[in-house]
Amino acid sequence: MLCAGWAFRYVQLADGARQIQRFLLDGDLFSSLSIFEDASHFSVKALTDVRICGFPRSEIREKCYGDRGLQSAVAQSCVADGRDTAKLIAVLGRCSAEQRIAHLFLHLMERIAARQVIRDRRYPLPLRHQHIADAVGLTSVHVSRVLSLFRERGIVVLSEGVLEVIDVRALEGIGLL
Amino acid sequence: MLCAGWAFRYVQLADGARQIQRFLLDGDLFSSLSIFEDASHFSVKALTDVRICGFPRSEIREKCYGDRGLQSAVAQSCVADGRDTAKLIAVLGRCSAEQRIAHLFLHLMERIAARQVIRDRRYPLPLRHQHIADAVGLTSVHVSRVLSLFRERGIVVLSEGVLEVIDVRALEGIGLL
DNA sequence: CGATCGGTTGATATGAATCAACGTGCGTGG
DNA sequence: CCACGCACGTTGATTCATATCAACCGATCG
Repeated sequence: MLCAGWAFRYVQLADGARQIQRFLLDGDLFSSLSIFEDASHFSVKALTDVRICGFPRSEIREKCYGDRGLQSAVAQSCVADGRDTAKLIAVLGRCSAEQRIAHLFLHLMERIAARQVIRDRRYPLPLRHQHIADAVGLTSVHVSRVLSLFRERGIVVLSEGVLEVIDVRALEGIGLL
Repeated sequence: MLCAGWAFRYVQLADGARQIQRFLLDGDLFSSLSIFEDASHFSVKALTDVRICGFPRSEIREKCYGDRGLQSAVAQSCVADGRDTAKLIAVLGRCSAEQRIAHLFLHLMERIAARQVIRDRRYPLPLRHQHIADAVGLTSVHVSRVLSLFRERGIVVLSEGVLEVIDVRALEGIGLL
C-alpha cells in the first residue's frame, strides 16, 4: 500500500515501450487483485517521495475469511480498480488524443479531490509529459502539442506539477464517453 | 454465466462506437467482478445461439463467506479477468494493428484450446471483422486488410467462422509483448 | 428478384509518430 | 562561481499508419 506520495503501476513491453496502467495515490493498494496472486506481472515506480507499507498476502487472505468488513472492503477496491480499467480500455480503443488526455485529467481530478480540498481549481499533479504519454498511449511530443492547445483554448494549464482547471465544462465536453 | 455458445461484453460510447471488453466462451461469467457490484456498466451480446444461467449476486456473496473453495474460485476468476484486461490495455496503448490482431488471436486460441480438442490447428471463431475491429480499436476495413496480409504471408486464415493457424511461430513473433 | 450484409479493394484524408533543432532550468563537478 | 551536460518542453517538417469514402462483389434471405 502506498501511504503517502505518488506512484504508478506499469508494464514494460518487449520493444522498451511502457504502458502505465494506473497512477497510485495515497491509500491505494499497488493492485487490489494481486492480493490473490502470488506472482505480480507489473512494476511500480515512485513519482515523488513516498511512504509505503506492506502486508503478507496470505495474512490478508486469511483475515478475509473471518471478517466480512475486510472482505467487502477488498472486494470494493477490486471493483473500483476494475471499473477504471474497463473505462481505460474504452478510452484507449476508441478515443482521440484530446479525449484521452481529457479523460485522464478528469479521472485524476476525481481521485485527488476525494483525498484533499481543492483550492482555486488547482490540482497537484506531479507528472512529466512522458508519464501522460505512457498512460494514454501517445508520444510525449504529441502530449505537449495537445496541452498547448488546451492552454490556448483556456481549458486547463499543466505546469510545475500543478493542473489548473480553467474550464471544467469544456474538459468534460471533450471527455464525453 | 454463459453455459454454451459465444458472446461478448462491451460498452457503447457516446458517439456510437463500441468497445468490446472481452469475448465470452462457455463457462465464463459475464463478469467476475460484477458479483460484487449492484449496477453493471456493460452490455452483453450473443454471437451464436447461447445457453445462459443466472445466480442472484447476494446468494453467491453469501456462500463465499462459508466456503473457502468457492471464494478462492471467485477470486481466481477475478484475477484471470484482471490479467487479461491489463494485457489488453498494453495492447491497445502500444501495439500496431497487426500486433493487436495477433494478440487477440493468440489470446482466444489459448482460451478455446482450454475447452476443446483442436484438430488441424482449426479454431472455431464466429466473429465478423467488425467484432475484431471493436475489440482491438480498429476499423473493419483495416481489419480486412490486415487479415489479407496474414493470409498472403501464410500465417493464419480466418473464414467461415474458423481460424486456421498455419504458422503459430510467425503469429507469436508478431504478437510479442 | 431485389435488398441487405459482409468482405475486398482503391483513392484520398488525417491524426499522430518521428526526426530534428532549439531553449531553458538545474544539478554537478571543476 | 562558472561551465558543462542533461532532462524537459516546444516547435517545425516530414512520414507513416490508419481512417474515411466509395465502389463493387458474392452470398443469403425474404
